[in-house]
Amino acid sequence: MKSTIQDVAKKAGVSTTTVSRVMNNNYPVKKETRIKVESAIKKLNFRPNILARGLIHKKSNTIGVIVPSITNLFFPTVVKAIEAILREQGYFIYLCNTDNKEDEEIGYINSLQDRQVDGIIVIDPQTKNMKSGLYEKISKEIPLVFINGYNKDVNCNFVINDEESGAIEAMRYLIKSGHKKIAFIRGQKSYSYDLKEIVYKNVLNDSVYKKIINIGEGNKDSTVDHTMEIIQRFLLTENRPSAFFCCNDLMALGVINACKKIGLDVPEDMSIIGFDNIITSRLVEPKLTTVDQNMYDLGVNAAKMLLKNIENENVDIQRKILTPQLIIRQSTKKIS
Amino acid sequence: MKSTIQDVAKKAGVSTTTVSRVMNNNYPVKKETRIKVESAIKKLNFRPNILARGLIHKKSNTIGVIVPSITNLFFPTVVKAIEAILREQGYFIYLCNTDNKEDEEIGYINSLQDRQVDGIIVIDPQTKNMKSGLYEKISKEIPLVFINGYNKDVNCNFVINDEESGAIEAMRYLIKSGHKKIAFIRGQKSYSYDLKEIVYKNVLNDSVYKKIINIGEGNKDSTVDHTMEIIQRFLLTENRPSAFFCCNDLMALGVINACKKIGLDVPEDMSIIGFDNIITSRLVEPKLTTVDQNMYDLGVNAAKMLLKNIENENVDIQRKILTPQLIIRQSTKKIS
DNA sequence: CTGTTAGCGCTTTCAG
DNA sequence: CTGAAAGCGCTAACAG
Repeated sequence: MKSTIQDVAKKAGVSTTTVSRVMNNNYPVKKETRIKVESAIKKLNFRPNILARGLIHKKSNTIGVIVPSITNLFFPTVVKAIEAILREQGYFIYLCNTDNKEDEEIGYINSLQDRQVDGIIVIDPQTKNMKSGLYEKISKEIPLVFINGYNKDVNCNFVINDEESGAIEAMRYLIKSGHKKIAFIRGQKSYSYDLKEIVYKNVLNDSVYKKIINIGEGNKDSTVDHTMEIIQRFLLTENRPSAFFCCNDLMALGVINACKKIGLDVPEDMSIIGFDNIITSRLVEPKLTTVDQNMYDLGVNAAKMLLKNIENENVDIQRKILTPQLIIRQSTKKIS
Repeated sequence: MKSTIQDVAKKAGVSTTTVSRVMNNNYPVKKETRIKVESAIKKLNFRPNILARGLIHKKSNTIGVIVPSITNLFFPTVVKAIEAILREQGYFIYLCNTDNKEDEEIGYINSLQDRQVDGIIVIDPQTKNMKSGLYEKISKEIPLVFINGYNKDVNCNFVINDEESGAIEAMRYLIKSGHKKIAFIRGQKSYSYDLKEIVYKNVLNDSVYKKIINIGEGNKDSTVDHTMEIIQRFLLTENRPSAFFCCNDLMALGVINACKKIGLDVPEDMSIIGFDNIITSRLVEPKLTTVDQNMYDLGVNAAKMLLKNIENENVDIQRKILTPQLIIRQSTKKIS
């Protein structure tokens, strides 16, 4: 049976108050008393109940982290960074996987509050929940930080990549490399995809060739294969592009595979740019040219921002913008 | 300010007990009273404090999940499975990332107990901690399930892949395919590597060619590149093998890349078998022949086993063994 | 059907 | 330096 502070007090012949003081070392205790108590603690193998402590302090030292999909190659790195920073400060994290479901996200937000978490980090929040104003309300009740996701005119704490600038850089690079026919690949409903699509259209402003392909679910293991199938069919059409700009690396991998399937060489016959710089992007051949999202930094900044919000009641809304960088590898090529 | 059950009771003009009963719906309450209470709850936007409830029930509805490295491609799938099963039953999970450090693992085990978790799942526990007898002691205090890892003569709950049989199948396949010179690649200190090494030696029993290469840290993002460097040098030696059996897919990917670097075609000039069947193994070209670990099933089984242990005080020690399967793809070839 | 009382395990005034 | 008492927010006998 687990021993409590009472057992220790009894055994040491002191009050529970004194035991508490020895543990927390926050009030003077006579040396001999301390020794008595410490020995009792050791004998009983006593460890304080953190939940009880939390009840009093109204602090759980727990943070909720909500991710759309933990099996996506993108998120584990972010989660790892968050965990590393928060653990240093004594926090544990609840991992919440929504499977990209809007309702699950809300469900988790509620449950996390019931569980008295000290703060919440939401990675890639669902646009619908963002627009509904739900999060603006909640962020007044509890420290809340978002990583990426829809943030236009939303009065919440954000750590975001300037995906727009990353997308512009990628598109300009393709154009500078001589590509006239660039196709765009996106998934369904996500602010990030919408944003890149706008960039695609703007940069291509006066171009005749425009081709937007929505491959549906864009953030799953299966996205690679699914993209491959769609693009394979697409590549057999008459007016084939010379380059693809993809909303993420999974899609880009799918395109690479599609090219291989029908005998197109990358980058000789086809240039491909991804987005995210997930691990796999440098494990495949050819190594993927892509836009780095600073996944680890994203997590570090979000964790620190949250910490600031927890420690300091009245911190202003913060917005940290990281600049993603184009990483030129081997899946793109200048053409004449 | 957050409202408590007392606020609700006052507003509704009843006792806190009644409010509790309405919430939990576990005792008869008069209809009108219920309505009064429910309206007060709504007005105050009241949500019960789960921590307080946990204090009474001595149940936190929280499970600790300890992983060596969340950024390893292997683990997110296991974690996802665990989360899915446990969430159905109302549990949340604390994600604990040890970075392969033995001390961190122990630190987490202690902290998790302080936080009154109802159970713990340890994925790939550190062999040292397993052998020290620490875990056998702890598993008497709290429901504990291990996924893989050292388990010889350890009296704890396990869900494991029969890695031995998987390794045997892989080795036999290579031999059956005509390979006489097979090299073995492993990382440092891990029961799983040791086990496969034994299989390697046994199956090769009377063979002249034996080559064991330890590439150090075997479970990190960097393992691929690191393996590549080592193997690249190795491949320039005189007596080159015709096939590699690798302890995991990351190493196998490294070997594939090494071959490419020095102009060896896979599988024409070199056959390669991995282990784990991580996502990336089917995203690369050539697709990797590997041994599937049933990562999701591993998680599902562990979660269910833990649940059984939590619900039922005196369940016997359980050991569930899954059989991994060789998946033949394109990185291996028969030779004459 | 409902309220009173005690208490989960710990911390924190407040006296002494 | 130490202890008694109150209480964090909630639930569970026990009466009524």
